[in-house]
Amino acid sequence: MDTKTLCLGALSLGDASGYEIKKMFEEGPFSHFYDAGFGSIYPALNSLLEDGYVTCQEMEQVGRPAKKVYSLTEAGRASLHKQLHTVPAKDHIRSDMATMMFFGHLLDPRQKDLVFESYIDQFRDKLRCLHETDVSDAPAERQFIHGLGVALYETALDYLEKGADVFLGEQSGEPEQSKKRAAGGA
Amino acid sequence: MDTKTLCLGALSLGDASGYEIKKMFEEGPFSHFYDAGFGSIYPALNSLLEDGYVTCQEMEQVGRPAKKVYSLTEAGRASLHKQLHTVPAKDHIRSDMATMMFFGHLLDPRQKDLVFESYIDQFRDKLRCLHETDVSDAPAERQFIHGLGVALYETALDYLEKGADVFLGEQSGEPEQSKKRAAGGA
DNA sequence: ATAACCATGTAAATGGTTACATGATTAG
DNA sequence: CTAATCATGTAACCATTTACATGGTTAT
Repeated sequence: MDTKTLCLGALSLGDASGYEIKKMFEEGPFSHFYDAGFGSIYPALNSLLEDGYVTCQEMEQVGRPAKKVYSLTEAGRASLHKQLHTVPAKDHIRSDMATMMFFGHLLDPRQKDLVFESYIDQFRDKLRCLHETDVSDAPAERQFIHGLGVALYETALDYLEKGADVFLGEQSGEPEQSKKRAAGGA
Repeated sequence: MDTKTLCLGALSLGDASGYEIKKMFEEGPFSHFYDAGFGSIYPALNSLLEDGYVTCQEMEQVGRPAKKVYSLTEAGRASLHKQLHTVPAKDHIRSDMATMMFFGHLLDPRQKDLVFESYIDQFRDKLRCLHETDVSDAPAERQFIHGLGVALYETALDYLEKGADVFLGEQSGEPEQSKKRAAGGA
């Protein structure tokens, strides 16, 4: 599934601008299973407009730039429906941090610590975003997928936090880093 | 991190052919945090050869096609080391199945069931691959990342299996599908 | 017979990221 | 004064996927 289809999906939740859709990918309801940046969202939206799958209304705002609010058309809704009924591809995952940690024995202590902290921070951030997303009014299916994201991130965070000493091997190098780790977060 | 760097990483575990590297991504030690197909691995290997980061030896085999076995050079090892000491990018995730399930209220019962089953199958497969990968001789860091994958997949599988009724909403439609679900797997 | 596995590769097409370009407002 | 947030967009570049091309062996 490409960014175009995902934009259609985002708009099925309500009218939105490209900027707002970006936030749905970054910290909203899609954040744990899809990502997209401006460079793919804006072109996708313009292409969708040409296809007749969305309409666009320019909204002037006081004290900030005008925004383009997109709405799904019937054709757009039909296209989304069609895409949702294809054979799903396998998940794609790419993690630099897991890769670096996999080769942890090749890392110097500073990098090892930095990567480990970044990974924890990432999961903490993602978990915070999911907790800030209100799903109480959403259909059961959407709540279910939200719950999966929460379960996954909680597992990852827990695993990393409890295994810090195993992974870092009780480095004596930089006591300041250890302090930061003990102090941070929840 | 691109496929070239990951190939360097794969070769740091021992000499291998493109075909063998593919299997490391698909069902081996990298399977839960990276993926790559033939179309990116073979060109990457040839590019690495031009760069002088790997050497190649053609090995004739009885009863099967000759294979090209690649080995890391010192320059390759240095390049890997350098890549491992950059600032890691955030994780990238793309899940068609989660997306479809997120829009589960728009799916007809057959598709809803199919996607759900596919998702469970995917996690079961991945978990099986991880269990079949022997890490007993690997460095602690590699074992740690392996354990994270296991923990994550177990959580996902458990969440899906226990929530089947919540997600599928006790459809009465196709009793055969329910039987399959109850019978399958571990 | 047929499918799956072994084994490598290329060319075209797709799709996404990065960098650039612009510019007002608000909070620190 | 600086950084962040709001807001949109394009062009060049990069990487990956897909489809094609080939061909022997082994298991069902």
